[in-house]
Amino acid sequence: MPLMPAKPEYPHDHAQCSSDALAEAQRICARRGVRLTETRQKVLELIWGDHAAVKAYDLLEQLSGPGRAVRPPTIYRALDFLLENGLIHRIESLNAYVGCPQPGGQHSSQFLICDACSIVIELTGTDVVHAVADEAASHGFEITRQTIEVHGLCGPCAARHAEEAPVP
Amino acid sequence: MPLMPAKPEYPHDHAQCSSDALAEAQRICARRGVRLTETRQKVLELIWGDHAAVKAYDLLEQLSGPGRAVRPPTIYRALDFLLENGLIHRIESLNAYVGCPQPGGQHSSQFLICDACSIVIELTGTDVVHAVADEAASHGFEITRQTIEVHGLCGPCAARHAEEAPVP
DNA sequence: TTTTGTAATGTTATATTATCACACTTACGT
DNA sequence: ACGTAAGTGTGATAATATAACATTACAAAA
Ligand SMILES: [Zn+2]
Ligand SMILES: [Zn+2]
Ligand SMILES: [Zn+2]
Ligand SMILES: [Zn+2]
Repeated sequence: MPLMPAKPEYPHDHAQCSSDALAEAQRICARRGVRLTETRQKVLELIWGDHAAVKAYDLLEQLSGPGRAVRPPTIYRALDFLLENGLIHRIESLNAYVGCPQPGGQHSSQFLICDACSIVIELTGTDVVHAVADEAASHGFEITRQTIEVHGLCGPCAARHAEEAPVP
Repeated sequence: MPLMPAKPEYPHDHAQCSSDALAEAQRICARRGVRLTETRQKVLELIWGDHAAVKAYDLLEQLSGPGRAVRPPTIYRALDFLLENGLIHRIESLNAYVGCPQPGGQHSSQFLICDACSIVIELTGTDVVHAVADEAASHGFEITRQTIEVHGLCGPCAARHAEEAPVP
């Protein structure tokens, strides 16, 4: 049976979660002297719609309206801005974008990605980063950027699957 | 100064390296009862042209000739076959494909990618994998697939850069 | 306040990466 | 030889992303 698509299950006050992220983004932009313009803020809000990664062209549709046809460069510029300022991450294995829950801080870029409900969980532990750094060092390699994307089933989805296909 | 593009520096007998990979691919396909057809083998050879990741449309050009216009599905089918049988890997952060030096064996999918010379080094260590597994387990996450792509400068390129921009 | 330079956005077109659908051919067991 | 499944050819199109250039909005300087 293929994975059943579902909405990310992540019991929390997401309205709060989202508005915190927006407020933090405003603080960070103010501190850095960069402008969180209306388009940029709108894109960030849409990305924070839930904890799944969002595709650029979905943002395009959502941002376009009856009287307003938004074009790709608008979206990609906003995404570039948000990426440069550490407010979002790009998930390479999905060609999609997700909000960063710790903007301004460390950006180790490690993600757990549920292929059933699409939730993206950003990890903050240092063990993986250290292991990678050690491996790289042993090859004389100087790291500038890491992409660690782990696909599978999140806790709730794994449980649901075990339930639907029990091993007797 | 931006990165100076260069050819991967990796002193070894690549003709041997490449032909070993091809021979191993043939063994694996025979053992698995799948067919390494001419197109598939040609694509694999092109991918093994060096140790950089190759783009699908570059393969398309290389495979096309005066009298032969190869279309995208041809390439993507061959790539799909090679991916399914563990003979190549896809580098998500580059939208490109690279030969697997240990086909048939473990596929932890950890890569060091030099942004100067484009060489892709596949890691085989287990420390990173274990660290990732631990992190995932602590979130109740069931892993199906990992993407670990580390960008930076390989040893030779890092040395060259240090030389060109010395710190006095 | 007006000027003026830069950042941001709008607009058109195009590049890059990938898949679909359907016809046709080839390989292979019977 | 025949039937079937796998593989390939072909044309169209989807999905993702950028280039190039015109226009507008903003804010600091004059
Ligand atoms: Zn939330
Ligand atoms: Zn899930
Ligand atoms: Zn080699
Ligand atoms: Zn290099």
